[in-house]
Amino acid sequence: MKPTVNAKDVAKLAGVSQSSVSRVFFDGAKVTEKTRQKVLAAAKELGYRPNEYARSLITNSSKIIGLVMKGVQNPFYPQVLKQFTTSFKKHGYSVLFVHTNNDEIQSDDIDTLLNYNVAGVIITDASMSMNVAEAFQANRIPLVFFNRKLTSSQFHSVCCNNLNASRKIAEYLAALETGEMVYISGNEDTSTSREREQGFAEVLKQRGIAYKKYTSDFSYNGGYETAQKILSAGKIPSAVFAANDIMALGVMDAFRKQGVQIPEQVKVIGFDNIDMASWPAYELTTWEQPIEKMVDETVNYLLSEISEYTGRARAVEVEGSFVERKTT
Amino acid sequence: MKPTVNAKDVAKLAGVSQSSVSRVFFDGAKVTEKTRQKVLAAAKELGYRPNEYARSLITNSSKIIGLVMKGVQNPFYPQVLKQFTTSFKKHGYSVLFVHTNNDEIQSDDIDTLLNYNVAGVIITDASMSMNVAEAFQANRIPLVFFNRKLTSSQFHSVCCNNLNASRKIAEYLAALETGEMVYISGNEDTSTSREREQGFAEVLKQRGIAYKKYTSDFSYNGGYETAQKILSAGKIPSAVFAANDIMALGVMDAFRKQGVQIPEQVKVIGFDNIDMASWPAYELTTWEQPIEKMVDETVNYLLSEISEYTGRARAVEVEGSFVERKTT
DNA sequence: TGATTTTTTGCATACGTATTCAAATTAAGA
DNA sequence: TCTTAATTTGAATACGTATGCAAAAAATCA
Repeated sequence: MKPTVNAKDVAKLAGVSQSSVSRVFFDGAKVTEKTRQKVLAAAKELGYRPNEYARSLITNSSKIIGLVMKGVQNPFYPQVLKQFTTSFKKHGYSVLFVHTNNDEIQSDDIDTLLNYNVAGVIITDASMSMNVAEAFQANRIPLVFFNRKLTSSQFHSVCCNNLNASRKIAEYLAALETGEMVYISGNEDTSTSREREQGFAEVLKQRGIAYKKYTSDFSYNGGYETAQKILSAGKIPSAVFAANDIMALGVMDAFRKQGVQIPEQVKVIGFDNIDMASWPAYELTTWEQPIEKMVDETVNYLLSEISEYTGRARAVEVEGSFVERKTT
Repeated sequence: MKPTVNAKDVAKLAGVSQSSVSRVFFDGAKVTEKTRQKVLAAAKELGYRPNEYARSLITNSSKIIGLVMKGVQNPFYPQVLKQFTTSFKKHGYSVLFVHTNNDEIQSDDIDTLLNYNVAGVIITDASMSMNVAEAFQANRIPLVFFNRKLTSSQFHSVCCNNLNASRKIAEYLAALETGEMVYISGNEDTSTSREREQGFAEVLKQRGIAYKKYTSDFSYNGGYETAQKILSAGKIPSAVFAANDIMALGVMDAFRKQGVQIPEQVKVIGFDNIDMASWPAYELTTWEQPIEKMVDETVNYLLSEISEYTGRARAVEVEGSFVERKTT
């Protein structure tokens, strides 16, 4: 009893050589229509499917994309995961999912990715020490930081245009209020958090509006606790800009619990436009990150680097859009 | 220039045979401590890592688990994904993530899993036609339905004890109210939805309490719209039991929008105990699904079937627990 | 120490595919 | 129809690892 049927078996049944079978199943190889039909018929009869491991071994390449993710609690990321998976499927790639608990990717995760000789790597919501990222470069494996940017510009990244977005948000708020505002950052070592503050601060300064910064962690509870701190500091700010939606929701709930009226007493703005932002319980004004465009950018870059590695890196910025709801 | 360093290179440097190198990196093989050290030193110097594809090819097995998922919008599932990934990592397995849009898994997704000769498969929040599931059995690939159960008992499944849970919920509600209640189902073809109704109906009937059933789809919007239908039907039910939390949240928001007081006018109960259920904006009474236990059960079953395939299938039921909050 | 058993090592081979190169077939040209 | 060019096919090989088997080494026993 032979469990797996291989190309040779198909070849025998079809009356051709193993090479021909291989050529039928390998895109871009030349075969006569006649033999193709014979092979396909035989393959179907035997239930043949090419062994992906033998393929990867001989071609020294794989059809697997490594996707590293941390914040599955933030609904933004499952959404991203879904889009990546469906998009790559269209192009014949599968997704190896790697979850990291730490901010920084563990070296054993890297090992996994290298052992599987992944065709490309996407890192979302996590950072990575420089020398680890260089390990991928050394192996000529294209790498994209998604929604994160490294200070060093030698790595490719795809983000929303945070600077522009936060400027627009500040301008919008400045047109409504002039009292002291609050910015709630996420984890301070993230580019997203820093950039969103930068644009916000820039415009407010220009308009002569003060703001106070609170540091949090991109989580609902973080937002909730920060809002409590804000209230216990005594003065209710005219507006709060949270670095992402999920924190903004926490902020709203904490304010409401204390009877603070939104938007009458304080305006709240988030970032991402996750599903929940549109829920009637929140109706959060926010900035929409164009996930689809960002994913497309990432996929296209990876595919082009996979087909021909250049190592050329760029910080891609995609424009998002303002979504006005009931919290402002 | 040779890009990849292989076992032979290491062997040469260490002054041993390729077989010995292989044995050092293969768990359960015998090597002297002395040669092990020599090999490890050489491997480190050269930056050697075993080629996973060659391994899989020769052993005709892989260290990959296929995880098929549909509802990434429901926060319950990202949580599940995270737990599976971390748990399998501990055991040396990686997760190939497959997202399916349809209720039923596509055959090309199956092909992907079979091409990669996955060591095991987990299917969450999606069903699968019988003959497809049989394809896995034919290849002796262990398969688990997670949080779903097929009518046919020839497949392994891991669920929360839905019957018991929904009975307890009904008893709890019956002790508080006697007016007509509502059950909101998810997609009707899911075992979870059916079982949760069954236990609920059983107890209510016994207590002489009427209930009306609305069919929805496990989504927030579905819950929201259903609540609107309930209200437009005229009479406010004494209690609503939604087949999952995310629908319950939609129900709450719809009720509130219409000024219906929870829990004074209507009580609401969900199922899952997702993070959001505990948010101050909701404080939803619900039933907690013990994700960790369910994941452990699944992982243990798969690992044991991987090490020795028996094909023996069972419908495992894990006990959850009632979480009382402010909506009842 | 010498004989015998146990353990470790190396050699050779197999896994299933892609691909080079020469042979064979087909197509084109006259 | 015959020659020549172009295309398709098949045979052989390589990818990097695990493993059966025999040889070598080490350990055990007397």
